[in-house]
Amino acid sequence: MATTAAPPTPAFSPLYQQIKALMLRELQAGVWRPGETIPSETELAGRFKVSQGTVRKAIDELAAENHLVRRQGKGTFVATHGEQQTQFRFLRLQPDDGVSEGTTRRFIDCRRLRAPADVARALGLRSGDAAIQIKRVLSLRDAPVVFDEIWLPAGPFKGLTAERLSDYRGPMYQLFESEFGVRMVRAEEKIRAVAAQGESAELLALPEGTPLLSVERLSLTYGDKPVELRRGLYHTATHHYRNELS
Amino acid sequence: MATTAAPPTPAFSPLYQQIKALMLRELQAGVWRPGETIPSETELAGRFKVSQGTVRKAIDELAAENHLVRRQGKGTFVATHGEQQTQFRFLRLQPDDGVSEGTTRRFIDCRRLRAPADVARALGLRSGDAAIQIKRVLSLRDAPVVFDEIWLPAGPFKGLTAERLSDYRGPMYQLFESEFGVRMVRAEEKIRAVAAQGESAELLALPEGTPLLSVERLSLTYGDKPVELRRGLYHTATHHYRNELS
DNA sequence: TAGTGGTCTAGACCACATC
DNA sequence: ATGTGGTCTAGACCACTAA
Repeated sequence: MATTAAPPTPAFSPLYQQIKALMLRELQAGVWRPGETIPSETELAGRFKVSQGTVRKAIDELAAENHLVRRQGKGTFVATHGEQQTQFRFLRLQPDDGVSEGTTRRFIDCRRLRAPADVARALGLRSGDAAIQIKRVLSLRDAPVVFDEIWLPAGPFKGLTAERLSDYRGPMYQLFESEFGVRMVRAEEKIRAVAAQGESAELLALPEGTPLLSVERLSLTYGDKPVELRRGLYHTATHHYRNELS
Repeated sequence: MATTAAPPTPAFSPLYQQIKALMLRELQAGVWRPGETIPSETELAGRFKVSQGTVRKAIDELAAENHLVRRQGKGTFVATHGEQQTQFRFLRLQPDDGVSEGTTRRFIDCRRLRAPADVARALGLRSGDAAIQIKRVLSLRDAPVVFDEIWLPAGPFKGLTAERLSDYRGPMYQLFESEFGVRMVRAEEKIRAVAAQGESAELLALPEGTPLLSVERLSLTYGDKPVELRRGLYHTATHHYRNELS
């Protein structure tokens, strides 16, 4: 029997999904900027020629994906990494007892380099393209706990210097948003246990061989485009990485 | 001015939240059992004397929280740990390359003991209450990769033996559902890096001092009641713990 | 063909924030 | 008082599944 391959489904797409895609374009294009409000539901309904309920469902999903934040009576806002709630949204390390206190950052290094092959692959660059490498140490109770090596594509982050990093008050991702228009939407982490050695042992003031948590984070912006590779080493004697499963 | 403390908000609760609470009760009471379908939206609407849309919103949230699974054209089902999709929903370890292959389990031990103080505290037992301790090793490519020590309250799991564990085909959490009526709804994990030693080094066939991922999982059932404390040690030379941030 | 969930609409009303 | 998001309803119609 000659069966012709059925077309891969004529792609039925609900109206609210189309609206959602249009709204994502506004976000990606920077028309709606982090922290600002977007037009009201009724206005969007008029603009897109659909009912308010349909706009509402689109916004519901965008809010569930952390793109937008609803605030009753005030409006719907573009999510940002600068808010209190989401201050360290991506940092899952926390002290074994109570809540974290004074976090201090110390930038060790910030230089422009050719991206090594593995970094280039992760960031979707061509091998040899320019990239920015940042090294820093986070201390959580006057004791160094995190050593991060951060790689960024040089293009979108042109002009990033050690000074701007250390001068900036607030989360690094907020600086990326406001100064470079790059918003981290989500991230994937690969976690391992490794032994401290060389630079990491020295900067965290630990004997070589101390077990450390290795956290490799790939951060993505709109359209799942990778824009940051972060290799963190966490000392977990008095802190732990917290995760929720559901 | 004598200001009397305002009552802490008279607890306004939307209708759909009340419906949701009622439905959660059915789930908790075991009236609706894992894998089965629940009544259709229209029937529930009639039963609760609300519109279908209101029932729908309640189900939406229960589905988002992994209590229910919708299947268009078929019905709405109580979520279970036995399905293909959610086979190892709570195991985040995966091989560095492709997808996992043959997973083999080996049960080392299963005994009834008095719960140590820390275990009792985590499980909400009184110190000295009976608990079941299980030890097992997971091998992922013929190589041992995970060593688990599992603690369960003896009450709900009365009659659990090493035989029933090794004889059962399928995920352990499915056995807990079908044989003991205990469904894990969500879990919290605390992750650290530690050094292999003694029993763990031996069972994972590693030299002492090898860095291992320590994953302490507290699993909760309905009403956030803790029902399992699991201490896992993962060898992460060829595997990693994967996490999504958003 | 009948039953289920999924989409879309239009309108009424409530809760919250601001002026 | 006004505008925003949040709830609730009733009804029409679509997409999927199974008998």
